[in-house]
Amino acid sequence: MTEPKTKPYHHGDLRSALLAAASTIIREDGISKLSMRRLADQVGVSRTAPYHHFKDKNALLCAIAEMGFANQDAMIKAILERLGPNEGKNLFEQWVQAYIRFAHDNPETYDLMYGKEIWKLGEPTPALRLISKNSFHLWVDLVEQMQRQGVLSGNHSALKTAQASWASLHGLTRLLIDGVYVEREDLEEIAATLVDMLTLDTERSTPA
Amino acid sequence: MTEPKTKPYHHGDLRSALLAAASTIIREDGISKLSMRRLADQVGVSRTAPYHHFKDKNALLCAIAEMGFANQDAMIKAILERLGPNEGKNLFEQWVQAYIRFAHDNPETYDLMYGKEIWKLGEPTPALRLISKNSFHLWVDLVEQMQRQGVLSGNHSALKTAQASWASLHGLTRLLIDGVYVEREDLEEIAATLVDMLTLDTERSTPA
DNA sequence: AGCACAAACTTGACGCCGTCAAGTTGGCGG
DNA sequence: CCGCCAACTTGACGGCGTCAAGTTTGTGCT
Repeated sequence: MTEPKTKPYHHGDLRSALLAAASTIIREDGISKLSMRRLADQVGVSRTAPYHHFKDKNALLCAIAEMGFANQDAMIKAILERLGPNEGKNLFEQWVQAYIRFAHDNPETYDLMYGKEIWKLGEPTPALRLISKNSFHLWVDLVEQMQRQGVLSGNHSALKTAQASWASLHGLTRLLIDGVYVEREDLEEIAATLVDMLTLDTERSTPA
Repeated sequence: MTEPKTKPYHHGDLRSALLAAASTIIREDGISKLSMRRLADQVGVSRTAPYHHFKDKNALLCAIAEMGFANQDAMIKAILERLGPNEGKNLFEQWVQAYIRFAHDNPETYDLMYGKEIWKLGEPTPALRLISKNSFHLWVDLVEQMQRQGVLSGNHSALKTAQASWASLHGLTRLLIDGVYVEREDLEEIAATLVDMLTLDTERSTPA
């Protein structure tokens, strides 16, 4: 996605440099502080130079979100490989934990990936649509597997179950990154509660 | 909150007029189209006049969010009264449905109430903090009641259970208003799935 | 009644923003 | 060696939030 396929003329792969600088700005100061002008300035080009590599700001944001999905998917795949395919509820817990950690470590990227900036106010690029869809299907597959293992209820289709459970997790995540209510320290506990509520009780019951 | 306690001098309760105009703009064009200048223009005053009634844009947004909480609370209280206090799972379903409808009918207000604009980027006013906290406690009370009725698990504290379940609902709601994934038509079905997953199976549950 | 005071409001300005239009530079294929 | 065209620059426009300084106008005190 970011290969220097057509060699640069004046700058030296400005496109990559822009994406890198944008990531840094986003990480350090947040999306709200990312402007095309500041970005260009950071990289050392004039304010409209970026427009030769991205149609507009929305396209730039989509490209960053794409990278976010790629990273998130890689992270999840790493977890799956480490755990193996048959770990049941433990898999779910690990996944939730990893998901929240990703959002915690990359809050602004997460916001871009799943927020209204692109999806409602802007227009997701076809490439972004595709990778986000594929990313979600990873989750659907996992849910299907957990349903087969009796970790999640089979009362509803894998798709609906995946949508509902992912929405839950997303809600928790958003509370964290939006700064609403939830304290960081409470979060893991709430996540654990959520997992408990979503998964089927096998034989365990903790007296309260 | 919007009483004309100090009679207007030049305009005629500009504060109220601003809030009303802001609500209209938000409803018709979205928060992203709401600017202090446009707002002033709409009401027919100069661009800085609003600053005599709101410290800055953040304060204006907080005031709108406050009104949103008041409306939402009123809506919920209406449901509670119509159903009576002992309706069990039906109460939960009604509540979820009403919650989503509120968000669907007032997506931009919802975003303001629970989004990062105020909570992360801005600074919630003390009044907003208070009303949002009270609003959430309404939910905690309801959860406690549902736990007593065996609709929700009592394995975790009412607070944690309320946080987890509300986060789930919030996640679903956000997907709707942020334009991510979910189709409007699927939403009710997903909501039903979510309620199913969160509540205890009826046959198995008695107030323990 | 007259007047000082303060609240409400206006105009001007600053430094940001996204992006369009028109010009300039410079590497590469012919 | 030259023309083409992509990469890049400068200038401009209309928008934004908000600060500073000035003007209008209702109110309370004497």
